[in-house]
Amino acid sequence: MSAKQRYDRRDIRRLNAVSVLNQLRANGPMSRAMIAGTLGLTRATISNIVKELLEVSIVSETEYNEGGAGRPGLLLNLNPDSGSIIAVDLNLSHFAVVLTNVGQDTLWRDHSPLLRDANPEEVLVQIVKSVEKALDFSAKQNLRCYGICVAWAGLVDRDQGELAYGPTSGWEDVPLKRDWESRFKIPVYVENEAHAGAIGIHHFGARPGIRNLVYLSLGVGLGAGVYVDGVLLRGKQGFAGQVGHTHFLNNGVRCSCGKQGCWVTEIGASGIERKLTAAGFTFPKQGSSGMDWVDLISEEALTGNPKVLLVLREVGSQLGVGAARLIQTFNPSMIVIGGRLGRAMQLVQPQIESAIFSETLPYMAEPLEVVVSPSGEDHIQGCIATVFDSIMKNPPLAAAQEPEWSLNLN
Amino acid sequence: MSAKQRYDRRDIRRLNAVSVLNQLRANGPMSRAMIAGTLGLTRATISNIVKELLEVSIVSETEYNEGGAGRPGLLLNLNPDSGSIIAVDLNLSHFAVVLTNVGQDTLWRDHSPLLRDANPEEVLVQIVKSVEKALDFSAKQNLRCYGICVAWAGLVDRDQGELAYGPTSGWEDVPLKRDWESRFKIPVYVENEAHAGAIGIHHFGARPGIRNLVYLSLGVGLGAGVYVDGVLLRGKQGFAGQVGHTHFLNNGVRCSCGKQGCWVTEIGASGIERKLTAAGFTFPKQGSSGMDWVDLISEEALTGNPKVLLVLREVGSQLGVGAARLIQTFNPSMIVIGGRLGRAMQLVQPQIESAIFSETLPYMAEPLEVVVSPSGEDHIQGCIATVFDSIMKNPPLAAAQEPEWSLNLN
DNA sequence: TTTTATATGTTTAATAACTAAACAAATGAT
DNA sequence: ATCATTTGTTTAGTTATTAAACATATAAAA
Repeated sequence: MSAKQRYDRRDIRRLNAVSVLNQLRANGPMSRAMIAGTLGLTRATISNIVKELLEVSIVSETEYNEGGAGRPGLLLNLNPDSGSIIAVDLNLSHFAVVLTNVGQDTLWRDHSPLLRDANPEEVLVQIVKSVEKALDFSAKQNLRCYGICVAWAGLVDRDQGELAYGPTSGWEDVPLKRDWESRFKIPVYVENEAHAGAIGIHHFGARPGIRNLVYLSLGVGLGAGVYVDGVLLRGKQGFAGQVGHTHFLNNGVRCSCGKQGCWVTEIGASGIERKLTAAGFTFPKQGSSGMDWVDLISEEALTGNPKVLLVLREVGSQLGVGAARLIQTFNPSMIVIGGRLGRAMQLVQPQIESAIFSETLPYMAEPLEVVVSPSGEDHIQGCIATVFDSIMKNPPLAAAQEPEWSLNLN
Repeated sequence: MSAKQRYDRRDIRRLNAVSVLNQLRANGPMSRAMIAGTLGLTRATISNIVKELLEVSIVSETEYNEGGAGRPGLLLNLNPDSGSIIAVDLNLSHFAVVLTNVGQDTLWRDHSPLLRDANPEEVLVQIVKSVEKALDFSAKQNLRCYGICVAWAGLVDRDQGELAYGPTSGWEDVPLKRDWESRFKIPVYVENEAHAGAIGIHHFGARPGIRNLVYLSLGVGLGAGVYVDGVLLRGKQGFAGQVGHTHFLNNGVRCSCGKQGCWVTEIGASGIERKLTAAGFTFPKQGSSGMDWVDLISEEALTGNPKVLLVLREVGSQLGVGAARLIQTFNPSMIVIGGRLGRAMQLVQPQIESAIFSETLPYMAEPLEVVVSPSGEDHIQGCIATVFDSIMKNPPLAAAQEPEWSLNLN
């Protein structure tokens, strides 16, 4: 909850160990002497820290640094096989479970479309089975699983570890963290999907560590994940970034949340579907292709059908107008359009950008990068990063750790 | 810029010293033993830390703690007279300069209305003279001045210490920090006025230390200062919270920033003036009362003139609709309406609240407090807090300080 | 009044994480 | 073969902490 208030010798070691890990993450394999040089600590100190990190096998010695004069240094790196991570992406139309090692190599994956009116309990039972399979796989590889992170659409209560309310799905008070932690005996993290996407871009995107970033997750729902000065914005209850359900259009369509003219009812999956139908476009039946219905929209769009393109251009423009508000509010250096419909927005990037630039103060738009994420896996990436960060911020050193596995992220 | 990477014994002392100061700030006078108890450090350690803090006279011993059993403790407190702070509030219609001691007692003040088309250079010359008087006063009291903080309307570049652009005033690239630091030889901080207001409420408001807070500064301009998880949102260039110039009304009035239908053109001082004029209300001439023209609006409103009240109700409602967007975006536990027109908004709090509640998801509005700041001095308070914080975060301990007076805030 | 209990603040010895400097080891250059 | 250079380890010294003992000051109990 509150900030640490009390510091002793052991905290120095912990803080410096984290700095060493961050160096290795950022600057690839390094010798002890190189780390000492960049951090301004002595080689003796780094040797001691590294000894501890080697003992818990979070770091490994790789090879000798050939070439230069003098004794070649023994290079160190984060040990990709020190353990595994499970990431779960869960939204109204689809779920995915991914197992990786700490080196972010995918070891195993599972995914499946969901029916439009699926109920929470059944879906979760299905996912638990999938997670169990992932854990089995991890165990067979002799990998300790560091944690599970679930990206979820809606108002996610991270502390309680539950979905408080899905304004689009209608789900209410669905618990997860406590059940899973007592079942699997490892830390479980729960994140809003847009927050997860932002975390993913922040860690693995084109410019890792970018300090001011707005990530828009466009799919069935519409949410924002925002990094401000290097920190992810969460808010009092963790519900920050619920921009999908902000007023966008006077006398607009009634939204699933009860209000009228929400941004998401115009540009979310249902809105696009509605606009396409109005334009005379007819959809193939769901299930005919094994794809979920949100993916279907993306696929149709990317075929280049002119009717679809016309609709998407309007959507791009409306996306830009809303994005401009976020830019004025957050003054980011990058805005990323992601989510399961993000890919389709690549087609209308000009419309998005022109709407953004006409609606922002010139001083703020000037240094702004507008990026459409090509990956489609940002949420999963964010989950991996969340668990990875929990290790980096609180490495399993010898003494004076936090009790058991109840690690603290911030 | 970047986070600290290297830690040694001296850093522990510094971190613990900061914790001691924070305890004293939050929980009034305390004995060494009480501090040791709450922080979980030993009395011996606290004694050593306090010895250092007494040496630089940032802490003082006050009286004995009478009453309980056992040897009475010698109470300690932040020494209100360890030095002084200068706060400057500067906006289009008015400036104020305030000198306080570290105990936040006002020692001296100066203020003056500004003409509507004042030019930056002349205004700054006037203010520099005022600051010089404040410094003289401080010197006569034998108070070392810890720093000056200026709250400024517009896009304030805190690192460069200049006003990059005032969308309402039209001022561009007005430098300040460097000039003043070389002139006065003490640290100079520059803040956006809404940011300063948020800092003021965060430190001295009804619930000090509240971690998620949206502060709206309503005056000639309209900006937001936002605390997210205890951190003030600044953004890439420090321009975050420029919500005044976000699109609010289709086919609205042309704004001074060049765009159309900005939020501030509806509810800012000029907007209210326009609406009042349209309602057939005529203003007294400026200067007739010594009040500036923004204060005049506030005064007229508070007289209860029914024409004015009708206009204000519409403004309150429009304020609420915009505020709702910020609430969805930031999920704060409190929203504060402040600035030089904030006071007048007390009259229409019901309109503000009903607009907010009809435009937010129930889960987010539930625990929300809507407060209209009665003070009118939030910006000044924030400046005081900014300098105060720079002392608390980097107290002038014996060894290993940052060089000279170039203190670092974060 | 004297004794006992309790709490405060200081002193002392031990511990741990750092630094500085010396040293052993491995390579390239002369 | 020797020297210069760089790496990683070892050793002694420093310092901010802890734990425990001690001196001090008050209230409560005998």
